[in-house]
Amino acid sequence: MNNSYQLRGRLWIEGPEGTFLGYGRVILLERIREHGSISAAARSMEMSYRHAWKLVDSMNRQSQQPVVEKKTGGKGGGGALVTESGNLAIECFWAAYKDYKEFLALRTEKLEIQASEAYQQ
Amino acid sequence: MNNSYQLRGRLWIEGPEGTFLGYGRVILLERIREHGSISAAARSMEMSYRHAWKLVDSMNRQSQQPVVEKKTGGKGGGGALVTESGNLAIECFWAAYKDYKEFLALRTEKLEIQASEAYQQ
DNA sequence: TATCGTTATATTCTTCTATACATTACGCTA
DNA sequence: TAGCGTAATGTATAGAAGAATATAACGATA
Repeated sequence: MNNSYQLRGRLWIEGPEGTFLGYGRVILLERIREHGSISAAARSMEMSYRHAWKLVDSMNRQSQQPVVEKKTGGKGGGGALVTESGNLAIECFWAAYKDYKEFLALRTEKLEIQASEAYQQ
Repeated sequence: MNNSYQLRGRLWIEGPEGTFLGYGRVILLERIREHGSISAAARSMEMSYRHAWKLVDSMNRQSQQPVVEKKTGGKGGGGALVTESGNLAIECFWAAYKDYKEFLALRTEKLEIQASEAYQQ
């Protein structure tokens, strides 16, 4: 049945201080893994360094093992790398996210209301 | 396995203009049904009348049949009531919401990461 | 020792959302 | 016809989140 409504949602993994992992945070981790630094990762996704740093700090505080190891100063000024624990966290989130997307798609098919005709094509 | 992490999320029904129904909107509809006016409903949930009115307007615009019928002036100054279409929308949302909560709870059990020991009890 | 790009951190500016406030329109009722 | 509480609508205000800006600390390297 043609229906212009659909279920949407946001998903995150809640930790002791609030959000531990969400879509944006996981993308950030992947960019850090790719670029080798928080600042390059932030630039690549047009996020302020300040914000990126805070997110990484929040994730590290809430994880048994740090998800990102940082090095200040030295060759290249320093840098950051995603730990094994961080890689597992990324994997864990995407696995849940995949199931989540699937749930939303399937459940959308079961919606029993119709949007305004003004918007129907 | 003891795990202080859990999946959380937000759910809404997306319409042609963005959000059609969400948790707050459905509560608002129920309050309107209960109190018989937008203003009383807004007061009861400490929401500004302006905001409540806009939400109702947004829902009505996106629905084939209005979800709320409004009466201006007259006995008691007027009022608002939830239509049959509105009642169906409420029901539809809660049904999806229930499945959603169930999904999150079940999927949380399958999470394979652990929060920081600092937070474990 | 000077340089470099990074991490780390404080402060200010923007932007968005919702509230607060104010005013008009409305229509039944006394 | 005046009063009532609502719908309807515009404008101003407040708070929060994030961006923008600025500066210091760091440590390998030339």
